[in-house]
Amino acid sequence: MHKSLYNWYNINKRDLPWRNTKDPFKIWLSEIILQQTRVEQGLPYYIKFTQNFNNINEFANANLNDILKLWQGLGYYSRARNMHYTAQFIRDNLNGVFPNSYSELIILKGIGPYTAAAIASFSNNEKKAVVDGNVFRVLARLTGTYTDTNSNSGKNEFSKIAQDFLLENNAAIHNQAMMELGALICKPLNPDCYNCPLQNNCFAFENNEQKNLPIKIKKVKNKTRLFNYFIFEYNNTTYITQRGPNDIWEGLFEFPLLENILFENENEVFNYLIEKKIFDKKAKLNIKFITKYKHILTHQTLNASFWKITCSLKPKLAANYIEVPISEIKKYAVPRLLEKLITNDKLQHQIF
DNA sequence: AATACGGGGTC
DNA sequence: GACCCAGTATT
Repeated sequence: MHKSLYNWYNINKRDLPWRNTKDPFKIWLSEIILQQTRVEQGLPYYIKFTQNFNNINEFANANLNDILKLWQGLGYYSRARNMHYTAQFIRDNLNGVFPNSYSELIILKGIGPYTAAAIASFSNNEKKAVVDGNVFRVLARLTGTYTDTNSNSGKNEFSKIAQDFLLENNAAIHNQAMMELGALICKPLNPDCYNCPLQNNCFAFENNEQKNLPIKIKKVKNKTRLFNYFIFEYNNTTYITQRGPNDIWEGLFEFPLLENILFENENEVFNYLIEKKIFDKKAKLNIKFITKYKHILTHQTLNASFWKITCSLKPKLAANYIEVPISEIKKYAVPRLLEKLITNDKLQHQIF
């Protein structure tokens, strides 16, 4: 059974750049990028990061804001912050040598059981089985395990099954093959069982249970938020701030944001700005509604309206806002929602 | 044990 | 709209 899996892998594997290196730094880059991220989406980021950083020390010496800018659009931004933290930890405490054993990797920030096993096996052939979404699916179907893969006990059970299934001294190939099988053959919907090297040993195929495995108890919890972004223009400058912790997009920049107020028209925005003493009563403002976007995240839906406020007086904003030339906004890491706005060709003349 | 954390692709 | 992706940290 294992032999046919490895044969299948050798013939059918995709040619992915992180498979051509044993450098734990590059493997780390790829594995963090690919957390909860499809290969096609992560690939251009991997290329970009490996072009910018040759080793862990270069990464550690970079500015976090520059790393976030490279990460822009990929989501789960804590990954980038944790990578920077870990790179500096390795530079300062591990002599700049990237560890390649599971026990040393698992203690690093941003590296959990999956990533530690991946780096240790790919770079050092350590006998640690990876358990990601693909492996959950392959093993649940193969063995007929109906445990909820989202539960703690389920994770433990599957990680034991995965480790037991890793027999020989070929962890690197084995782990890659298991994930590739899940990605190319044993897909969530419409698995390609007739081309599967494990077909003859598969519980789900035998019992036509592919649709019922793996078990994932879903938890949906979605909230809706109402955003207003104010794009001020004063003397060819605008105002942005960096988002803080305990909310989405930590570390990314954005225009002044007002949440939970619905403005029906420009006049209501004007009254609000006067009332909050952003401007005094005599101020001459040109307020224009630009557009609204619905932006969908996994756990929340954002309804964002954008207002352009051209003013002849400086708006009185909190000290955490920085003044930047309006043309330099593109140097800052911003959420995808704002990137979509400022790169919208049709809206350029209204924004800038 | 449950929840927060992005963005994009697929059906 | 539901599901899910080379998961981890926090509560």
